[in-house]
Amino acid sequence: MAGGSVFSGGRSNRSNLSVLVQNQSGPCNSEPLDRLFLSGSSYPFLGSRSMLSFEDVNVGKGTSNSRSFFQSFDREENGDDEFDEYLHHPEKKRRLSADQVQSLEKSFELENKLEPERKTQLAKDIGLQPRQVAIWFQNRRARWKTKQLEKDYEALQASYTSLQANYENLLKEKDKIKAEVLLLTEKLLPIEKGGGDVEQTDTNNLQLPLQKPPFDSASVGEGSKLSVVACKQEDISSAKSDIFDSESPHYTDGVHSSLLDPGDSSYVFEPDQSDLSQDEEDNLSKSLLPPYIFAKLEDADYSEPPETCNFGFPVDDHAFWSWSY
DNA sequence: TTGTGTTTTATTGCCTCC
DNA sequence: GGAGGCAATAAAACACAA
Repeated sequence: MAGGSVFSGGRSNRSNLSVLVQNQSGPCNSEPLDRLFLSGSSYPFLGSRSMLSFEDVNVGKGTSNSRSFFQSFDREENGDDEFDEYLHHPEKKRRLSADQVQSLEKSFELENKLEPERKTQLAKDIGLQPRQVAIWFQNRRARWKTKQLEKDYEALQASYTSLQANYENLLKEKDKIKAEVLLLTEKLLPIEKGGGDVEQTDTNNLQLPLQKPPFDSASVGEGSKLSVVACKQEDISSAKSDIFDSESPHYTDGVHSSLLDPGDSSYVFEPDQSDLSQDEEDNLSKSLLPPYIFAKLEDADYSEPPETCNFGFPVDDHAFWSWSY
């Protein structure tokens, strides 16, 4: 212990002190103990006085003033009789007085570590052994650290709660925007499907082509592919609105399937493009994607994100795929 | 008064620094 | 290798409900 060195100049004596004092069962006749207790210094080592019990001294609760005992003891001559007498008392810890603790606290606020000079001076001022002061600072630092950890934990928890609330708000906002996009898309659908015949056709029937493909869907297979093929054949790409401009990053790479669910291949339109050049792929995408998206928008259930979008998070991670809107 | 949980004082062993 | 710090722990002192 750090304080041990104050009295006898060495860490190894730290344990010796306690052994010597605690094992006292007779006169103080050991050479090391004599040296420690009867030194000629102005602030002699007082042994573990603070740990010893004196029935007649400050046995009150919490307010016990060990200092008064120390001081009175110091004023006396440390005669052998009294010395021997107190050594025979059973060992007991003694709490520091309120004044002592206050002084220690003040000192701790200034600097939570003790230089040897400061320790000695403080000990002298409040009537404690330097070792006790060192121990008090040691324990005080441990308490401070514990409280600091608690504070840090609370701060982190608050931060997490705040972030979580913010995240949930963003999810709600995203859902709202998504619904608006869907609504707008549905409104645009008749215009898209109407193409050049719009002016000749009853506008009330603009959605019919998509709702009722001009061929038997059963002969084609999956509805999504069917829609793609149908749209391609109709070549309605010229009727695309600006919303579905092929320059939009949303449509440049396999598109909405990856936007909706990058991990769900069932959403990906995968014609056998292995034989296509990059240009052909691009052209195909440009001509097919918007209608495909229309079809998928009809097919997909956007009330819930694809399950594979969770990425292991407990909360549906809508953000990843929805931000593409 | 007593049992129990908490706080405070002190010890011990290990570690780092010089 | 000594000095000093820290974590873990012991144990006394204290607080408090039953």
